[in-house]
Amino acid sequence: MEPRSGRPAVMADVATLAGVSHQTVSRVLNDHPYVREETRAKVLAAMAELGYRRNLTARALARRQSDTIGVIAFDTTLHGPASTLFSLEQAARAAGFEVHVVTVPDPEPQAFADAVDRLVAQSVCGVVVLAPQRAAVQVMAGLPVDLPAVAVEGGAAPGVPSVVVDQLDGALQATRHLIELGHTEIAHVRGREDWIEADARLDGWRQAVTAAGLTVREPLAGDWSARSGYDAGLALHAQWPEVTAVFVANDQMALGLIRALAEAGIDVPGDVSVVGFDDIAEAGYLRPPLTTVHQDFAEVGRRCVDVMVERIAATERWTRGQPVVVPSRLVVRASTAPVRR
Amino acid sequence: MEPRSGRPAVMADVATLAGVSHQTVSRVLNDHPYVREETRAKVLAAMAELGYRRNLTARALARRQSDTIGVIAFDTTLHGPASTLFSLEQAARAAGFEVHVVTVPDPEPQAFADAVDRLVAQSVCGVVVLAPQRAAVQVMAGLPVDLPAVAVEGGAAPGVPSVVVDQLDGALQATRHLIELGHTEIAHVRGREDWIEADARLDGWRQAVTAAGLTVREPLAGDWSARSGYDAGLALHAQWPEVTAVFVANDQMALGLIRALAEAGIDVPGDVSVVGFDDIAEAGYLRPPLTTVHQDFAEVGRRCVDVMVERIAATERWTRGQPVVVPSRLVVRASTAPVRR
DNA sequence: GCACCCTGTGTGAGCGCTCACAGAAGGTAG
DNA sequence: CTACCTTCTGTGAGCGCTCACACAGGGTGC
Repeated sequence: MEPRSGRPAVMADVATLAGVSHQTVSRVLNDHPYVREETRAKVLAAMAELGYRRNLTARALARRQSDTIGVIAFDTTLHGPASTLFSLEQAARAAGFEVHVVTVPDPEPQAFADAVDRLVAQSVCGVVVLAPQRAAVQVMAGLPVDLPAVAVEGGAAPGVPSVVVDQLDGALQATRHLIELGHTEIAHVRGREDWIEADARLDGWRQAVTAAGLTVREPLAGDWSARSGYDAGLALHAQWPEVTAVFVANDQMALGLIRALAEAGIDVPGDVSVVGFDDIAEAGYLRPPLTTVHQDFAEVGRRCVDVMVERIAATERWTRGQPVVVPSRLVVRASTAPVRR
Repeated sequence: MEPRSGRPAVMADVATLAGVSHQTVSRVLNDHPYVREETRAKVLAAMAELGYRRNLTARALARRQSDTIGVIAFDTTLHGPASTLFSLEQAARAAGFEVHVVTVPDPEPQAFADAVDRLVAQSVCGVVVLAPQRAAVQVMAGLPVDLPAVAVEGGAAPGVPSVVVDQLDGALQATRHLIELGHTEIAHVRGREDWIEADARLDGWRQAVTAAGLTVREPLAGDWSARSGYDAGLALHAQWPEVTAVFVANDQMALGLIRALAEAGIDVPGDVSVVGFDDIAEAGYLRPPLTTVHQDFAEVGRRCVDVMVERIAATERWTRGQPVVVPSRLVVRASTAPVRR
């Protein structure tokens, strides 16, 4: 089946068997229009007979381009990045690209730089940075200028397009929902210090609270983990017993906070209403089912590929400043209720 | 800084600048022992000056090997696969390998075959199959014979080494824990039908229950989702009110089940004890904190790379039948309690 | 008749690297 | 002195593909 004694067949083998030149084989492979139907059939038959597989490494070398999108991600264990990555990969494949993911264990500039180096060495034709931290912004700025890049949830580095979920609007919706329920003492548990999303959610909460003329309290610290939400719940109970509603920057923390309140004998939503953010798969099955802000990560992944493909095709540098914004949506479940008089 | 007018520097440029041959540059790059220290320094200086980056595509073509490990995964959104992948990637990098992940949206044989094709086309030097479904076993069997492969949580295909978490033992520990608490009516909510892990956990439960001489009920159906756990909780309440303990095949379902029981006025662990599996990050902060079986996915990822590196280095085919087993560990929290008399 | 296009095919030269080999310089052994 | 090993360096030929180009044959226009 394979002429060169065991070694996989290459283009030259196919060409010989089909009685054409290697270039014609290449044309068939690349759907070049100027190939006679008869010739194409012969080549295809030869390929099938030899079990030929195109060597993408050689192709990438010759073309000096690999049809691969590089992705730099921070913690792919988290719900958001994992979901985005998942849909991004499918979308990229549909668009004819491979995806090469590099995870960076710690958000240090040096580690990011190494990741970029590794991707460049692989001749990726574009880089998606899926690292929603401040530190990532610097990296974007340090990217080779001729390498198409897209930031996801990242800060807008000059010259780099971005795809973001409308965090601010999500936070506004969440907080307004609490205000509409009559709450006047609304606390916030924020996300990790160095995360851009944490700031956007904080801002949304602050804007809504300010607009309603309510007290803007110092936000409680959090690091996205359930444990930090639990700690925040404890702190909340101790410091501000008058608070009747909390907007928590993600669902994991919300769940920890609810647990802390429950231990203190405070009922959610009876005594305190809680809104989360992310709409993790379990949100609807927690006790109580969590009112939260849904983020369409699948859409983020898809849009990301759209933008990247556009960037790769474009010849001029990207100059427009508008990020692609994916809307977020408040999902009202049972962790929020009208304020108790 | 770059001599060839804008184009990135290549090995020949470095060689010229350093006044040596391209081969000497290659030797420096590959840490060949026979290079004079002085020469090495000259080459290194030239590289730094030109901002040289080695082209891995060309290297892969010449070596006919890419130092890349391919991974075929099913749903990287799930906790287990995501965690495994994360640590696998770090471990692979530490061992000098790149990782190329291909996700397969549906567990169809054809899709798996395509994934393998894509990885082979990339000249990966090994494939890790991270698809714990039955369907994956067939794929393993269909892999090119000379391509090193490692199965994770997969069925043992002949000739393919595997790394698994000790699911059976975890299930045994969980069920015995319930038995030791005095429970005699112990139900099980199983995982997805086509998943190997679901069967292993089911077996563990069945063995423990049988060994204790207790009733082996028909396991309740589940698909890993919180929703299916909720449904199972409803069914449990309706069908078997006498049940006082449930071993649920994962934490998401456990949480859904607890919610269903709570709605029916059944207290966990007061009336019914519940044990989950996975030990997701939130497990300790649910209401009640979930007793569950911890799986060390990070270790799985690491061991996976170990085995793969060994396979790649080995010349003969792998014949031993013993999988690498990563132990699991029961974490007792507050969702289990002695049976109520 | 020549010029020109469109279609279909082949030729050769790379892409940037590694491999196998050759060879030079110096040391030690017989 | 020749032989031979060790250390260090250079030469040339690929790896399997695509690119730029050449060219053959046929149709159309004038």
